[in-house]
Amino acid sequence: MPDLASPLIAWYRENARDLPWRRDGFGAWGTLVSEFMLQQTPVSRVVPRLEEWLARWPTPADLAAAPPADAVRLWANLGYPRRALWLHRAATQIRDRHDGVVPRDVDALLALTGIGDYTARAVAVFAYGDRHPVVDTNTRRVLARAVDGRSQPGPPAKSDLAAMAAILPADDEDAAVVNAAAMELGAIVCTARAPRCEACPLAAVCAWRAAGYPDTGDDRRKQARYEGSDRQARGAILKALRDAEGHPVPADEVASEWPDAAQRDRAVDSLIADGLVEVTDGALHLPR
DNA sequence: GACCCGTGGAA
DNA sequence: TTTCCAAGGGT
Repeated sequence: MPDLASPLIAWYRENARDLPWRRDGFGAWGTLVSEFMLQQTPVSRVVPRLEEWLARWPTPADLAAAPPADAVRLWANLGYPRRALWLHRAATQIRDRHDGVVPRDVDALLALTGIGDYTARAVAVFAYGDRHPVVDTNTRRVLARAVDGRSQPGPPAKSDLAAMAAILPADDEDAAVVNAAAMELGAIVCTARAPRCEACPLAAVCAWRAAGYPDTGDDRRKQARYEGSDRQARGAILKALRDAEGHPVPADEVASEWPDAAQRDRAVDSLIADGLVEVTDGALHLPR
């Protein structure tokens, strides 16, 4: 296999975006919060919320001491509000199990609510400098093209970690840069649509380019339609609760947020099951 | 492994 | 207007 690490490192030194979590001394807690927010949400929308969040809760213990409702409210429109709840739970677990210090061990990180293969290794690598493969959607696309000669990656698989590990250099710091560089390249050059191959540091060694950019198909699962979905109903109801700023919302007012009664009931039930909504005296509110 | 979970910008 | 896509993870 050609050397991908060297061109990635050189390219990253010159082209990496200046992002908050890349500042010196950003800290493991900041890294953890940023990674939660970046799960399926674009960088541009995360940056302002992240600054706000860390100003209010500078440590895991600070967040753990706040009611979950505050976390859900400050999450605002970042999407997938369960992540706000999970981040609050993770902060509580960090306080209770790890003396308030974000763990460094991957297995300890994986044991926290809302942290999976990607986030656990991202924290261990970017916050602590350890050597692990970090694989996100950008990295999977870069590897699918440069190594496998495919136009799009397949569905996420356990083998993704081994594929990334195979291109990591031995040195810890270099490995961390290669992890970050693969993600960055996928984000700004080797993009899903209209990749900028003329600006790619891997062009000379890219298997997909060498093969003449074949369309190898796309076997990823398509995202379900959002308009009219249960997700949209949940979103509308939860937005109303966030906007109520702590005041419980009576059931009849919730009804006006989503007219379809059956779908509304289903949405409320699922929000309660997720712990995002509680009911007191017939009125809905965020978890206290 | 399949399916579920928000939101908004870009093409 | 519709579709695609975004530093994933839990069940």
